[in-house]
Amino acid sequence: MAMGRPRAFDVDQALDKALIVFWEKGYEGASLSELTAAMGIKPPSLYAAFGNKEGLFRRALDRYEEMKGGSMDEALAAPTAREAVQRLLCHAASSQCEKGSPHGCMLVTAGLSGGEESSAIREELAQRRQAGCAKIRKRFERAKKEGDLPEDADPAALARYVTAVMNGISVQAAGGATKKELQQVADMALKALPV
Amino acid sequence: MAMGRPRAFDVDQALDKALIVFWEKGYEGASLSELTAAMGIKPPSLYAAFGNKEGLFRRALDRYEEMKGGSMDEALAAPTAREAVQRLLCHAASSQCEKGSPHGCMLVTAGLSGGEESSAIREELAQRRQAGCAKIRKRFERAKKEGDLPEDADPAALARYVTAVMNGISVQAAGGATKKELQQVADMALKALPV
DNA sequence: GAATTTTTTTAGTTTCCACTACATAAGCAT
DNA sequence: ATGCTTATGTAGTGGAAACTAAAAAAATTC
Repeated sequence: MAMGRPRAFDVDQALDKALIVFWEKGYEGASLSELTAAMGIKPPSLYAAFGNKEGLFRRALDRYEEMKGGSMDEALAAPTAREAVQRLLCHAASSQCEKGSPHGCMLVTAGLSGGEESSAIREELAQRRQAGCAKIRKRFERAKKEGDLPEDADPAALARYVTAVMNGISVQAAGGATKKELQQVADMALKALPV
Repeated sequence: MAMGRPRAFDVDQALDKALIVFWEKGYEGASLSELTAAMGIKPPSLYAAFGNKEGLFRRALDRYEEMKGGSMDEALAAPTAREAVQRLLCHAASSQCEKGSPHGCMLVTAGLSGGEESSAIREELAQRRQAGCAKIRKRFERAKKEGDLPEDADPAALARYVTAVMNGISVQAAGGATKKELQQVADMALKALPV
């Protein structure tokens, strides 16, 4: 069988470029001409490889979580729940306002509102934020079993609280807050834990 | 002098309609045809009255804060800082996921990211969020003077923390969280206060 | 009633959007 | 080399975006 002309660009490399644009401008704010320009390819190549804008965005999201998910697992692997949360929040505070990459978590900034035609994307983002929250909840459940948290602690409520603080940090980072300011938020937030 | 044909629609009423659309879809996500349809007017009337989409949005924002600012001042008027924060967070949790109006605070959801042409709007939103934070900080400063907060408390850091939690509540509300869940976040957040 | 001023209506404008038809190019198998 | 298959570049598609020119309509003042 004939194999066809090989692809002239690297898919992952192109996704990384697209990711930056989506992260910076959001799903609706990123135009196809910006995307193709950043990726160094023409529209037909993009559509052949990713289907459409929505498909490209989902692939970029996968790439984003591949990149960021690791450090979350790492933080949650801390010996105690308190230390896990501390690492989580500190990492959020510092990573979300770094020079060289857009500020704020992409799962928050890329699509909180928009037209009807992008509602599926907002659903997807909300679902992925929820998945992050569930991971934290599981860590609290484990902590409870290990006696690391009091008997009356509510893992789900704790996880939602931590998630809310992280989401809030994203909003403030997107609005131009400094790393020091976000660090203070993280420190304050820690004091609410029942340990 | 001749007075000209009188306006056939009520400006404030039209602004309220536009506000709902902007709140629901965000600045970029709200199209002029949706806006004019909701307002019950034609584009030329809109442009004559508000200049352009950006001007309309700013006026709608004013209207939004006129509406929401009152309950914030009311919450901050509570006798103690702790009670003020409690009212603030509880009100956020309940008001931001009410049936009949879009979920989440408009200052957060209407524009966290987008194209270059709407950067002024994002600046404006960030500035107004900042103004809210400053109001809270002032309340903490007063509390410190009144001995309501310990000597070593940092009003600015506390205010940023409370603001972050409120912003986080907005993100979760926009993502479909229930009132009960947000209430739990508010309760948790309160425990971080040094009183 | 005529002149003046401002709003409204109609019917567009330009520009950019996501997306694609089509011809060409580049690899493989025979 | 000749097919065969898939990717690429050129050049566009229809449609929706924000916005507006021009005429008709509704009020005032003289």
